[in-house]
Amino acid sequence: MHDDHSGPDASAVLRDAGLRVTESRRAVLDALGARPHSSVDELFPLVVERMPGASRQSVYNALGDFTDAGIARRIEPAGRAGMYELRVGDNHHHLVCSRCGVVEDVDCVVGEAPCLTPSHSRGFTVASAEVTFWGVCPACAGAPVE
Amino acid sequence: MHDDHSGPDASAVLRDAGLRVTESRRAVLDALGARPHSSVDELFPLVVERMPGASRQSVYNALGDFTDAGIARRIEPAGRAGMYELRVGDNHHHLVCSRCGVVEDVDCVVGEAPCLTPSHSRGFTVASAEVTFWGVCPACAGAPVE
DNA sequence: CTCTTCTTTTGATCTGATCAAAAAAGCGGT
DNA sequence: ACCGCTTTTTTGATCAGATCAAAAGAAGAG
Repeated sequence: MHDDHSGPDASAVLRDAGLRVTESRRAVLDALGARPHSSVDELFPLVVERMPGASRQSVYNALGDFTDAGIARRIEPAGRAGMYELRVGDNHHHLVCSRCGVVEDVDCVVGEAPCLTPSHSRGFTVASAEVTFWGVCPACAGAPVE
Repeated sequence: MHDDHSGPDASAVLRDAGLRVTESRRAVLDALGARPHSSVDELFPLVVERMPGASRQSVYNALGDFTDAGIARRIEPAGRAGMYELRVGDNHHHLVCSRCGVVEDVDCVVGEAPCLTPSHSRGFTVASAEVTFWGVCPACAGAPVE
């Protein structure tokens, strides 16, 4: 049939996360599964395509709820709108194209997970480390300078 | 003596950077020197104190010009307003308190400068790596949970 | 001192995001 | 299958941070 894991799958994910299963949330979850690293503006059209009456606010709501429930992660590269992804739990990082803004996952920097020694520094109790690599993606590197 | 390099010093920095020396820029530069990791909202009152007629826009202008000229660096922790600092050139990173927002510099993560192997990844030409540590500062750790 | 160029001011505008109240829908209990 | 409580969604206002643009003002080369 199709390989997007729509349908009952999304419902299960929501239920397991303790969230009520609504068509709106299922639509957002599926859209995000299909297009990781998307912003509200990118997701909204996909949601509307499937749910003509949907509001942009409902996408904000769903993404906020997903993040709070731990089934989505929000990233916010400097100067960019917030983006979301469903890959949570593994502490991966991101590679952002400074021209077109496309984002790719980077598994980890120096081999293993504790690549960035989140320990004590300057008296801070460090909880997490966020790494963003800035560069130029292959497509932009090949394209003429705008 | 004093360690804020106000006065003629700021003028020299501006001139050397190829920027016209104006009272507004000198005020912003001195304010930023006195309070690194400040946002426009934090810097503006300091600038106004010395230059009663100053506009907030002039602070945005100056900081943008400093950044373009390479004498300041802008950082933007997720969900925070943009902040500026005069330490440029050394690729240092930041430690941000997730409660109060205070920022501290972190010299480098894994010992030496190329701590984050900015090389090729997924076809990207990586230009820089930005690391943000999130944690709780000593002051907030000691304070009651709000 | 004059003239050109760059800055500053002023005020509008923009994006991304949040807040709040009323209407609508989910779902547990019966 | 229905009821009723609770959560969600919608709608529309509001906010923060930042940017844009035109007119007025200052810097500095000659």
